[in-house]
Amino acid sequence: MAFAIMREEGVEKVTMRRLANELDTGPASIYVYVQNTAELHGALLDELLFGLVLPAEGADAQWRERLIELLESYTSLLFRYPSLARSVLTLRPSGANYLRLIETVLQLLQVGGVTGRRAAWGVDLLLQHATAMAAEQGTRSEEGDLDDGPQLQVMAIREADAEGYPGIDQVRDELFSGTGEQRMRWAFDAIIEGVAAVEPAA
Amino acid sequence: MAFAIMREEGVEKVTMRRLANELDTGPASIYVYVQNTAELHGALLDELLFGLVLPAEGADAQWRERLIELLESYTSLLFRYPSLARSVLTLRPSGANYLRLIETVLQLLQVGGVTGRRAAWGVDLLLQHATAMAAEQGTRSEEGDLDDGPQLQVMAIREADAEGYPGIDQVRDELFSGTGEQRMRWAFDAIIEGVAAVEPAA
DNA sequence: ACCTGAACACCGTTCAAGT
DNA sequence: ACCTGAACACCGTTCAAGT
Repeated sequence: MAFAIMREEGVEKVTMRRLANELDTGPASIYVYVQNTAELHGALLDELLFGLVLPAEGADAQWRERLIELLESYTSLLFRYPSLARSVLTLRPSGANYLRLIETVLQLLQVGGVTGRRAAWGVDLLLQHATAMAAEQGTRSEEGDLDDGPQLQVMAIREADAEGYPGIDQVRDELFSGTGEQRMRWAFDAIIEGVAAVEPAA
Repeated sequence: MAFAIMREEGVEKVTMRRLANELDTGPASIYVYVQNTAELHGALLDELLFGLVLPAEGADAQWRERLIELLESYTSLLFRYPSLARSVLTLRPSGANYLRLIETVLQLLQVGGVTGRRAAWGVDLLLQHATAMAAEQGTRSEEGDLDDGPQLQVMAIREADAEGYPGIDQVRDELFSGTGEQRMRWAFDAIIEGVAAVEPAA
């Protein structure tokens, strides 16, 4: 039921009240099954993750490519549900399918020689970045790109004068360069690089 | 007015209706000054950023330390207003003070020899991470840490069996190790490392 | 014991009408 | 021209009361 609404109208419509209505009862009844809205969203995420394609086995040398692909799949899955991404960001999901995702990321990191604390803290960082990107980017396309007028930030940056903002001036065009996909790929690549390279201080 | 509410009761209370009420008028009146809630939050962020302490000038060799400090200041400023952080994540702020923050981060990166596309895309990645962390971590302390019961995710990970989840098993304790501050520092360090090292594909 | 109607305390946004 | 009362269309959560 919840999934039908989610598919057809987006997660943002899966509210306690809406769900209750669909089930011909009052909102109080939903509270018999979940504690609060966060828990409801957690359940929806895990259902969605059931459809996440985990990377096929492959040569160990390609761990990094496979990891990036996995993170991209996860991100694009959340992209379709920006408001779910926004709740997931503050959720610490605990469902079986999310656990599987953590496990797979960890295994790929370990194959790549990233172990111990760097791997443990790295999973967190990578999954958090994926979620944040979906929460961020997703909303922008959800709302109309047209009626906002040309994005205010873009305008402000384009107009920042070279004397007051020399740093911006030097990379002005690069700030808006690349497709979303290129930037996403690079971001994952850079984070993985850093996670692999930087040993946390003891 | 808005800032008084923000200081005393949190940004989440600075709603169109609440603000209107405080000004002894109806909610419609606020729409004369801002287009929507997102714009209202954008204005609040910029006001807050006015108080952000930019790093003092220093030896070029310390650019990295100074960058991390700046990002930590920004994060802890947002930490105090988790729900603002959540809107900022989907906001692309455009206020003067936010522009100043972008400029400062860019300058520090450039001092460190990170230029062009890596610097441009790097600012985005670093500021987005700061915001996401505040949005994420902040909420957890906003709600009671006690009544949720012990965090569900922590429980699920502690109980993941070693056969089904060998990756998790190998770093089980590290997944929860470190203080928030240590993990934040490491995350910024790792991202900066990656941003500096990974050249985007042409 | 299990479920829920109805209420409480809110939201954002719009628009016709008033000054 | 500028502002706003009142309405529309919603929210999450609780609790007394019903089956």
